[in-house]
Amino acid sequence: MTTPDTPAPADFIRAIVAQDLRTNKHGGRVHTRFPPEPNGYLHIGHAKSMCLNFGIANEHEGGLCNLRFDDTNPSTEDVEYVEAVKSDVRWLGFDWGDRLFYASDYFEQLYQYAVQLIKKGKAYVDSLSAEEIRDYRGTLTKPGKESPYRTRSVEDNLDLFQRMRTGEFEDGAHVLRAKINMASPNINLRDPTLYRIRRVAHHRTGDKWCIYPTYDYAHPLSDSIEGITHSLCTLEFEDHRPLYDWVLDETEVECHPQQIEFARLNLSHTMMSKRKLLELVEQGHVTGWDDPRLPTLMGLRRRGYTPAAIRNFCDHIGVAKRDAVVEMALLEHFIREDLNRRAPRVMAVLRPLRVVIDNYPEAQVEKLEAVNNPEDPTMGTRKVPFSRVVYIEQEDFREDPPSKFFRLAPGREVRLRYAYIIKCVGVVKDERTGEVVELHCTYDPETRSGSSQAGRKVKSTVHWVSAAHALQAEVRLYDSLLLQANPSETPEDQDYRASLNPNSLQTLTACRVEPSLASAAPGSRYQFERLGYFCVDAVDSSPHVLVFNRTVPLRDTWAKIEKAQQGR
RNA sequence: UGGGGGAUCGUCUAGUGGUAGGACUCCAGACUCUGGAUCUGGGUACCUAGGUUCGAAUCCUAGUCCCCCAGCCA
Repeated sequence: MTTPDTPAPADFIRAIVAQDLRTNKHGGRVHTRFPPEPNGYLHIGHAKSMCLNFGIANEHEGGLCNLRFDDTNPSTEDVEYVEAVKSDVRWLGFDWGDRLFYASDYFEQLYQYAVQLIKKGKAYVDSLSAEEIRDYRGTLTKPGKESPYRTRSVEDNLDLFQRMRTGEFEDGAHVLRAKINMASPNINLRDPTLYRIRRVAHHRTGDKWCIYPTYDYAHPLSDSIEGITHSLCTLEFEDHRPLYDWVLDETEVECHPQQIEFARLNLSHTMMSKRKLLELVEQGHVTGWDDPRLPTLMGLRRRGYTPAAIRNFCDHIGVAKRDAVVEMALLEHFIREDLNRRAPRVMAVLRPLRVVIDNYPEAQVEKLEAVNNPEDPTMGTRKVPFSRVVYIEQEDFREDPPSKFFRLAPGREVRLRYAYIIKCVGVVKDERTGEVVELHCTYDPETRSGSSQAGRKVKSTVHWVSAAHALQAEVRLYDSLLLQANPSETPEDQDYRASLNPNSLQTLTACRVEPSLASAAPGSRYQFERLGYFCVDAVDSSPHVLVFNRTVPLRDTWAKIEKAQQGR
C-alpha cells in the first residue's frame, strides 16, 4: 500500500474512528451497524444514518456494517416493515452482506445476561404498577424513591424473573429493573426497566417469549454480541450513554462498543417524525407511505429521486452535534445534478396552447432530429415528428409581454426547439372569456435546425409537441408539504395541519408528450425540456394513461425575474 | 430553578493560538437552439461581555439563547 496522504477526517465521528484506529482501540477493526426498528418506513433521516454507518465501514479496509432490526417491542412491529426496510436499504445502494441480524436473535442470551445481573444484585424484579413506578421516579429536579421491592433477595428475583418468562403473570404485573441509583440526576439511571411482560406474539419469535427487553438493555448487548466498535445514534440518546456503558460494564462482556451521538437530519418544508408522518398517511393528507410528497425513501423513489442523489446529499450535509435544518434546496441541487447528467431530454407540454402554422403544408410531417442529452453525446439522438399544428406551453405566449419576456407574443418570433423559427401572426380568443385558445403563426422554411440558414438568432427557444402525434398524459406537480421552512415551528397539536401546503399536489390531466414516450418504463426518468425532471409513476402509469411525477423543476430564471418585477 | 448537549455567512459545514474556507441559496455578468447546464465575478458569519496573548472562532471568567430527558417506546 502506498502512503496515504491522510485527508482530514470529514467529521468528528470519522475523526474518532481514525483516532481509535491509530491507538488500536478495537484491534484495528471498524464495525458499525444500522439498527432500524421495524415499526415504520425509512425516511431520508435514516438515509443519513445509513450513509454514515455503511460509509464509515466502507472507508476502511475490512470495515463492516451490519443491518440489525431492533425488534424488541412486538406490539408495534411487523414483518411488513422489515421487508420494506430491507428493500429500501438495498435500493439506496447498501449491502449488509450476510450480516442481517435481529435483536430478537439474542433474546436467549439477553435473558441469561439478565440472570447474571440478578445474581450480582444488579437487577431486581419490581412489582410496582407502571403508575407507581412513575411516581417513584421523582422529577427532573427531585430525586426518586426506591421501590419497596428493590431489596428482594436474589433467590426471589431469580424465581420471579423465571416465572415472568414462563408466562405466569399478566402484562404489567412485574418488571425487571436495573439496580443503579434512584437519586441520580440522570433520570435514565434511576433503576431503568430492563424487561417488561408483553403477552403478544413477536413477528419472529412467535409465542416463545412473553417478556421482552427494552432498548436500553438490548441495544448495548446486541452491539456487543455483534462486535460493533462504534455505535452511532442520534443526540437524544446522549444521556442514555451512561446506561449503555453500565449494562456492558456490569455484564462483563468482552466487547464494549463506543456510543457516539450525532444530530439527526431535519429538512426544511417537511416533517421527519414517524408520528406525524403516520398521521398524514392515516388521515389521508397524502395517499400513502410512498406519496411522492413525503420524505420517506419510498416517497422519494416514487418522486423520481435517485439513490445516488440521496447519497450525495447525505455525504454533503455533514455530521455534527448541533441541531440543524437543512434546506430542501440542497436536496434539490443534488437530484438536479444527477439527473442533468443522466436523464434523457424529451419534449412535453403541460398546459397546451394550440398553434397552427398557416404556411406549413397541410399533410406534411417531418421527422426532426433531437439530441437526447446535450450533457452526454453517447446518449444519441432521436426523431421527433413535426407538423402543421403543434402545441406549445400556454406560459410561453403573452399577448402583452412584459419587459424581459423573450417568448412568443403577437408579431414576435421564437424558435421551436429542433424545428423552425415561427412568427405569431394571429391570436384566437374565446369570445366569452377572452382566453387565448389558439395562435396562428408562420414559419420560416430556411431556419430548420441544422440547415445552413439555421443560424439566425431569436431571443428564445420554446418546446412543443406535434398535435397529431402527441400522447396524452397526466402530470403531477409537487410542491413542499409544509408552508414554513422550519418543521419545528409547526404546532404540535392537531392544528399542525394548518401549516400543510394546500397546493402540495397539482394534477394536470391535459398534458401532451412526444410520442417517443409511448414505451417509457415505469419509474424511468426524463427531463422535460425547459420544465424539469419527471418520472413515470410506477404505481398509476400505464400504456393507456401515462402518468408522470415531477421530481424537481429546472431552475427558472424567468420566474425569478417576473417575481422581482411584481415585487416592484 | 436537576442532568446532558449545542451556539461560525440566509442554510449546512470546516477551522482546535497565526489571513475565517467550502457547498447550497442569493446577486451581477458571459455563453446558450433548454431563461437548463456551464463559466466568471460578488455579497453576507465567529451568541454577548470581560480577560490572557504580539496575535483568540479556538484558551480563561461571567452571562445569554436553543435542543434533549421524568415510556413497561426507540
